Amino acid sequence: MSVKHAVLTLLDEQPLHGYGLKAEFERRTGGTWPLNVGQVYTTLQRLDRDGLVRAHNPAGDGSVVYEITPAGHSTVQEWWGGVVDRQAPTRDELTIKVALAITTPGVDVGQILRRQRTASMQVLQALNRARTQVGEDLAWSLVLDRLSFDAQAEAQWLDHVEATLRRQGPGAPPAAPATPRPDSAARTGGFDDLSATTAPGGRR
Amino acid sequence: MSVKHAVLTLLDEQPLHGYGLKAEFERRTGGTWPLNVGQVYTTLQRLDRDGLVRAHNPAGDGSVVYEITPAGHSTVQEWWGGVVDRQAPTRDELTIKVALAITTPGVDVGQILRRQRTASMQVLQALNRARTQVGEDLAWSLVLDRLSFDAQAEAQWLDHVEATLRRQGPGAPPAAPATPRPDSAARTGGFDDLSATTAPGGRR
DNA sequence: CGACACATGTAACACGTTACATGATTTG
DNA sequence: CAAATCATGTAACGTGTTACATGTGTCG
Repeated sequence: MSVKHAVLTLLDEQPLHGYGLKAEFERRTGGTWPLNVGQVYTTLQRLDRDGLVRAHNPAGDGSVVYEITPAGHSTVQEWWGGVVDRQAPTRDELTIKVALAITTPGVDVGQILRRQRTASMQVLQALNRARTQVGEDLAWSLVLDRLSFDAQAEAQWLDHVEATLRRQGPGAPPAAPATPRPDSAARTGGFDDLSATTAPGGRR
Repeated sequence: MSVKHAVLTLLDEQPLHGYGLKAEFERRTGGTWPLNVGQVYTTLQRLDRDGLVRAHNPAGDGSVVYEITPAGHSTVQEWWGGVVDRQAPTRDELTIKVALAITTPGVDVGQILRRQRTASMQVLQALNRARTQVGEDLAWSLVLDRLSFDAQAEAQWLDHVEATLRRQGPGAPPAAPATPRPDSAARTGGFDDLSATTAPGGRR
C-alpha cells in the first residue's frame, strides 16, 4: 500500500506525469527507496481503474498527465486521518526463522544469531555513513533515523534471544516434542484486539 | 518469502499434510501469525511446481502428504546458512507517510505523530497482556519480545521526529522546491555504537 | 554521431491473502 | 443427529517487482 498511497498523495498536490512521480517520490523520501518507473505506471493504471486518478492529455502528443479525482482526494484524506495499522503485524522472516530454529534439532541457533547480528551492525554502519552525506535534508535524515532505530531494535533482540537461550537450556532444546499426530490443545489467533483501550503511555 | 521458507523448513523435518503444516507453523511461532489453510495449499502447489516438494499419496484415499525433495533440502540449508537481507529495507508505510507529511503543506504532522504513537502504545499494551498469558512457551515469548522491541522503536522514532520538528521550523515548513532550508545544527543521533565487523556497504 | 537522460508503456511473474466449494471424521 | 473440527483444494484478487520494447530530446 506504500507506493499506491504515496503516488496518490503526490497527485493530491499537483498533476504529474509518471516520470515526475518517480522523481518526486525519491526526492521527498530522500532516495532511500528507489522506485522503478515501470511500477509507477502499473500503479497509475490500477489507480485509474479504481477511479482514484484520471489520465489527462493536454497536448495531442504522447505526454500524459495524471490528475487526482474527488474519490482519490477522499482516499488521501482518509490516509492522513487514519493510522497505519500495526495491530496485525506482518510476518517477519527473521523472527520466524529464529522461532523455527530454536525448535529445530541440528540447527546452530547461536551461529544464526551471531551472523544476523553482524548483518544488522553492517546496516547500522552504512546508515551512519549515509547520514554524514546527507545532513541537511530533513525528511531524508528522519528516514535514515527510522531505519537506524529498526536496525538497533533488531540487534538488541538478537542479543536478547542469545542471552535468553544461554540462561535457559543451551544443551537441552526443550520445546514440546513434535507429535506426528497432532493432538495438542492448540490455541491460536493473534493477541488481543485491544478495542477500547486508551493510551496510558503518558506521552509528553 | 516467510511462509514459503517456513513450510519448506517444516517439511525438511518430516512429511506433513497441508492441515498439519498450518498447525505446526502456528504451534512453533506461538500463534502470533495465524496462517490461512488455503495459503498453505497454494504455497505447496508453488513449491511443487518449483520441484522443492513432492506430493505423496500413501493410501488411495484423499489424504495427501508432502515430502521435501533434495532440491528443497538444499534450499533449506541455504536459508539456515544465510542471513535475512536487511540491506534493501522494505518500504515502510509509516515512514513514507511521515516523510511525505512533513513536506506537504496543510497536513497536521503533529496530529499524525501523536495518533500513531497512541497506536504504538496500544500495541505494546496488547503485547504485554499477551505475554502474561504465555510465559512458558520460549518461542512464543521471543516472538512477542520481537514485536515489543519493534513497537518501542517505532514509538521512540515518533517522539524523535516530533522533537526534531519542534526544534527546527515548526512554523516554517520547507515546501515544494528542493530547497531544504539550511539550518539543521543539532545532530543528536545518540546511536553511534557499533562493534567489530567491517562492511562494504554500497547501498543504493 | 553516439551516449544518455527523459518518457510511456506492456507482459509476466512472485507472494500473500481471502472466499468459496466439498467432503470425512469426531463428538456432544 | 447436529455441530465442530479436520482436510483438500480452486479461483480470484492486490501489491510489488522486473524485464523488455519503443521513442524523443539533449549535449558533448
